[in-house]
Amino acid sequence: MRRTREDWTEIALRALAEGGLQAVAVEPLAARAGATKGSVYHHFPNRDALLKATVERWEREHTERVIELVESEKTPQDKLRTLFATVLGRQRNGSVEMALQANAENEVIAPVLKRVTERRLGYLTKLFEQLGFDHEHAKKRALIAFSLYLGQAQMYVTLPGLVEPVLDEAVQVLTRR
Amino acid sequence: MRRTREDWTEIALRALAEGGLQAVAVEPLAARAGATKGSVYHHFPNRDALLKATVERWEREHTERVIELVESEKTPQDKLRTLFATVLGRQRNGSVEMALQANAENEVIAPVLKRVTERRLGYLTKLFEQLGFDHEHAKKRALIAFSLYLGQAQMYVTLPGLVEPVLDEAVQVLTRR
DNA sequence: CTCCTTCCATACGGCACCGTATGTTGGCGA
DNA sequence: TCGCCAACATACGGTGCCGTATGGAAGGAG
Repeated sequence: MRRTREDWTEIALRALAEGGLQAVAVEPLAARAGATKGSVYHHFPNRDALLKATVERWEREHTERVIELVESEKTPQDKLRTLFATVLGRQRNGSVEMALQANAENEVIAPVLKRVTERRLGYLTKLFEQLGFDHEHAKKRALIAFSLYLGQAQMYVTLPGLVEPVLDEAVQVLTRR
Repeated sequence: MRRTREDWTEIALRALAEGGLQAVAVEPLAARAGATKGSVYHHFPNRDALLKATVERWEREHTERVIELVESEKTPQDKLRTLFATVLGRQRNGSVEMALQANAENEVIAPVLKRVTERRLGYLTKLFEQLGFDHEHAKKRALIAFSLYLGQAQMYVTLPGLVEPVLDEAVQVLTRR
């Protein structure tokens, strides 16, 4: 079977979601794909290059897309709620995110995470401005909201089943002036 | 130089803070201590046993102690603020915490993290009850507060310098009814 | 059909870490 | 002072992963 660069990043993305950064290893990936690492090393110079392509693909596919989805809601409150509800759905989406957060100091992952985070914070700030906050307060609320999201996502891992019932209360707390 | 079991967990704790879970490896640890792994394997049957002793030591030393410190404050608001300010100080304390959170699914770490989290959530719930919330709402607030803490701690890693100025606002938002 | 490039398999050496087996030492009890 | 045992050091084999070297197959261009 012939494989492309995108096939490998797709496989790596799945591995990243299921097994974390450690699972993005050339030989296990190849075995999983029914190939050998000869193929991987043909498309990528080394493991870091594969990882870089993988996380950058994730960045392209799962950052703007979420914002677009959220923007389909009408009120800022609904947008905020949809934002939380969406990204906290514990599919591949959130798993990849957590894998990246868990390895935030990795030199390949760090710049991607920085860009994505800043993009999100910018969007959240705009949302809170639409809710009537001045710029300074909106920025703080955005930071609080994003931190809350990160924490919730983390708790899905350690103590699942405790997060969902708190969603409405969280949005309420965040939007109150 | 003679070494005890506690010497090794001390060294492992430092390694955990500075290099994450990966750094808690027998041979590097021994080299770092100016010894060989013969010593480590004399005190522990294997790497997981060392890790277990290490995280359980952290659990003993850094869970109750924080609560005790926080309890020295007078008002629940001050307690909450001190709690955030303390645990978010990015010394060894927070680094170990993040290393554990980043490896929450590790079979040695998971149970410790679960116990610590439940203990903290319980304490936070009590705090919010003291603030006048009924039990159900206090539980939700506790969850929100703890998630916020986790997220803030994570952001110290990815985008430091953005967290501190938001502390007061966060406490304010959390305690408002 | 042939040639050439792309794609991949095989085989190899290397590194880092785990765990075991066994030798060595230094201090303490009798 | 002798012997013993805890506390190591040393040496070894094993595993999983990285990266390289090289040969072979498959498919389009001519």
